[in-house]
Amino acid sequence: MPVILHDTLSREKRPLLLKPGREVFGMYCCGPTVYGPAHIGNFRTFTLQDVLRRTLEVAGLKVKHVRNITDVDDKTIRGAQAAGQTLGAFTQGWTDKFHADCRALGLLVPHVEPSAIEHIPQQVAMIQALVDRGHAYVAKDGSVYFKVCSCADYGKLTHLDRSKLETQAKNSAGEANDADEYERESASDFALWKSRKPEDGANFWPSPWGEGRPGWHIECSAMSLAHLGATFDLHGGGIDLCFPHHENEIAQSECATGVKGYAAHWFHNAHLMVDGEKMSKSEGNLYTLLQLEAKGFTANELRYVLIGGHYRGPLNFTLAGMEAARPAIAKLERWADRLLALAGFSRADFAAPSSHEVQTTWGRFAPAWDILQEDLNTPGCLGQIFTVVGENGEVSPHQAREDVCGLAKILHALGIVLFVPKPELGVPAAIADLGARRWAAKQAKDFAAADRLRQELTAAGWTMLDRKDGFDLRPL
RNA sequence: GGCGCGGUAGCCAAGUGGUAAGGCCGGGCUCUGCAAAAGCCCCAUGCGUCGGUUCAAUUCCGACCCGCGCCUCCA
Repeated sequence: MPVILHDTLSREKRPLLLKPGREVFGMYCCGPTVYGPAHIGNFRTFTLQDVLRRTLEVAGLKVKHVRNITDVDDKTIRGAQAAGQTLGAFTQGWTDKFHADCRALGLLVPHVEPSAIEHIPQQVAMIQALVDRGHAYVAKDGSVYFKVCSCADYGKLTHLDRSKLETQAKNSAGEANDADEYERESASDFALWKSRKPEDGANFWPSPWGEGRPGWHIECSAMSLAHLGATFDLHGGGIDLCFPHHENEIAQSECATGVKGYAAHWFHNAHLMVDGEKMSKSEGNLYTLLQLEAKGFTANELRYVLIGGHYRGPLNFTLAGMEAARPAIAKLERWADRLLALAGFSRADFAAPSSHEVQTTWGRFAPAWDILQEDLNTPGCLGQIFTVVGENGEVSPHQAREDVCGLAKILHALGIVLFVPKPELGVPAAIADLGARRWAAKQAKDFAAADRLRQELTAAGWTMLDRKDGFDLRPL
């Protein structure tokens, strides 16, 4: 059974299959603009793309995952200037921070992570092709614009009414949509190349039309062409990129190469909300991974939360939701430990299930896998996992081995990690001493003393958890 | 106005033409000197509102009410 996914362009659920004659599934994802810290909304998108890639790989497809870094645009240039840094130094700093977050979240490293600046020749070449083919024109100031009316099926992704394109000279706020692009022939035309302006500082490159810098949309067209070819299998991004970014990408790419069918499948995910509100800096409800970690949450827990809603619907992020992740993951760990013991496996075996003869089986997690493959239903998949976890009854060693293998694979597809080592908490000597004395009192059945010592521990902000053969001390 | 998405228990969130997965919280029980942990059990006659189709609708259709997104550089 292939992975089925909703496609924005056809508005249908369609199977993700290798094209005849091809061996690799090409997947292009719009990456971050590196001008500041990525927030958890950005990571909802990247995490879902990661789950899609993992799911395809578990399903047996060989995937080539390309995710770009946008390191030249208005925001990066402004940010670099405000920071008194070169554009390169500025974007490298934010790129490094982005990568650190990606690692923490367990995002698989893309096979190619192209940067826009490193692909300026390819962008210039594509713009030249568009000019040559009559799909773009050079304005008086040396900027180059894409001629939307030259593209017969412009708007097919978002199902625009072409007759109304011209009326979009104003945006929803009633403001003119012309920005600095006053040389355009039509309000719906968009910039491919922006002529050099004083505020760009040192950030300009030569071109047949004079010095300047690329427009926003062209980078993804050029980089996808360079690394995946004129047509490829899937293109992903946040729902907001649908228009104009992806619409323009299709127009540019198909007009420049003359080949239709730019991306066979469009994968868009809805946005993350925070406490039912749109997440935004002005609302003050914008979270980063670093901020959540400062509150004591882990990246693995954030990942659990981010896949807790279906990708096509908005997900309401709450701190309460973050708090629910830890006990839920702990429940999975306890269950996995029990099954591991029944199966005669260790936790190390769980991390590398492919080494077992049962690697092709899913055990009782076959339904969870089926649900995941059906339009990447991550919350449904999690629900099914817990349904199995909640089942009672005898489990044979053979069944346990199959279950363990199935669970390991499904969690690998989701990217949820069990048994993350927790940093050892340093227990102050005085607290450790109190604990030892209480344990001794308890062993001596001096319960009055034991209770008194427990109270002292509580007063000091610690709690003591008794086991059969010892005790743990934890801060309250 | 155009193109979309959503409204399901205290919170989060799946799903289905035949009367609602799961997680968290909460409650009960078992087990423990105490406490906790753990295990077990319970927790929506109802799925925004009003109509319609149907033997049967939360699920299909229509209208309406809310919330959200995009409509030229926001994942």
